[in-house]
Amino acid sequence: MKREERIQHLPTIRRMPTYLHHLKSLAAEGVETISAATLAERLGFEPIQVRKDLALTGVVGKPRVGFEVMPLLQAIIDYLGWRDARKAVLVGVGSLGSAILGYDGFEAFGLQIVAAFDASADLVGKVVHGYEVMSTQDISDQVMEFQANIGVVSVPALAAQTVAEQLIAVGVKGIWNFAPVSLQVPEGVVVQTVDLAESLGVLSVRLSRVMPDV
Amino acid sequence: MKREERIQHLPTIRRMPTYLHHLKSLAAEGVETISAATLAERLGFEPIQVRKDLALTGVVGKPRVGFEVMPLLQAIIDYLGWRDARKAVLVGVGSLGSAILGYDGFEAFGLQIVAAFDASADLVGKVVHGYEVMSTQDISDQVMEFQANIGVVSVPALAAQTVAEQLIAVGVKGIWNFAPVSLQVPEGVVVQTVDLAESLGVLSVRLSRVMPDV
DNA sequence: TAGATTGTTAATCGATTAACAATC
DNA sequence: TAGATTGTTAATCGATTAACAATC
Repeated sequence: MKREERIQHLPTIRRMPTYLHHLKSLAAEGVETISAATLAERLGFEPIQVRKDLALTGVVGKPRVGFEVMPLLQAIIDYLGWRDARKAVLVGVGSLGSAILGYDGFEAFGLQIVAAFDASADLVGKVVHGYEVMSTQDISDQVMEFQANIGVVSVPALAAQTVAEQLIAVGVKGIWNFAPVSLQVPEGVVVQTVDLAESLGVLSVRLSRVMPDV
Repeated sequence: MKREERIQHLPTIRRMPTYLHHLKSLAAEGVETISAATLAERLGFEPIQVRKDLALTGVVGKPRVGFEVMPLLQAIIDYLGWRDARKAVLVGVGSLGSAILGYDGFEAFGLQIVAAFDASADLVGKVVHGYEVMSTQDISDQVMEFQANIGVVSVPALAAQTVAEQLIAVGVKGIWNFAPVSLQVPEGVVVQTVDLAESLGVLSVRLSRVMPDV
């Protein structure tokens, strides 16, 4: 298997949405500038880390003043590639898929879900959170029509690899995977898995440090 | 704010559930031993990384043979603290909460959801995926009764902090947070947030390296 | 035995943190 | 101006990778 290309600044990328979130609150409050130190304190980071992270956006602050909230906010959106939401199709309208369709905040995170599919004849034709569920057989047409380049996979584990292959075959370049499997994809396709087991593992280990008795 | 204690070997902890998953497959196939090299190839890791990771479990392999699957599998379960599932209560039976309740594989990941709560009078009393939804007002009694020490928070962002405080007040030590907010908690309480924005940020940046044109 | 695979010790790499000169 | 906050350069730290002796 070809080694995955190592991605630079991954920890920083992970923190960016947090900065963005806080900056949006500040903007909503009408705050115009903020120092790295203040931002750090609010988010529980180190000031120097905030300065280093923000430096990657290319925005420069003013000594004694800090950073202008709006330009910084915009720069982070650009850094993350969230200015224009990418079109995505969702496959698997079970309870999880339905929950994803029901969350309408993804456009702010660069994701616009344009269509939803399911293999179950019972679901096809039903409307879920405003999306008319289509048959997985129609994926090809719809992906082409919408020029979608992301696939959200919320099918059961056993079906995920097949669904991923279907999506890739019609040109999807990124897969946001909620199925608890590691998908095998060709080079040039990116898989990002939301791994609940990983999250629970970290929670569990951290918890055993806090309460070693249990 | 008190600085979060730095957790050692976090990358390894994150990979452990992946090893575990694969070892379970192997065990199911009746495979008795596996070498670090083979495991690495299957998972897309480096062999030396696998050896280093597995060393942390305390299990030792045999030269020319590899590791015994079953003891290794058990050692990882122990390492993650997943041998005895911790009791958890879930708050917020919206579409996401309902999806979580519907997934019955969490016990294998150290989490046993024993009760579900919602603030909505419409939901209280209904049965969702086998759980009778209780009023959030009853959280205290139930947490005490079940001796739950984890709270799963799947309420809207605005309610999450309040719910977290309620849970902590009745003795919950770990919070698995699905709300898109950073929860403020006292020392001695662990929050693990499933941050979809973070995941989308990483997907987006990786994607823009693969398809820079869009 | 021969040699494949381990665990250990050392080297490299990247991220975090520290120190401080530059600057508004 | 004085001094708070920036960005840069260097030091530290931890994770990954490499090299290789130990061993079954």
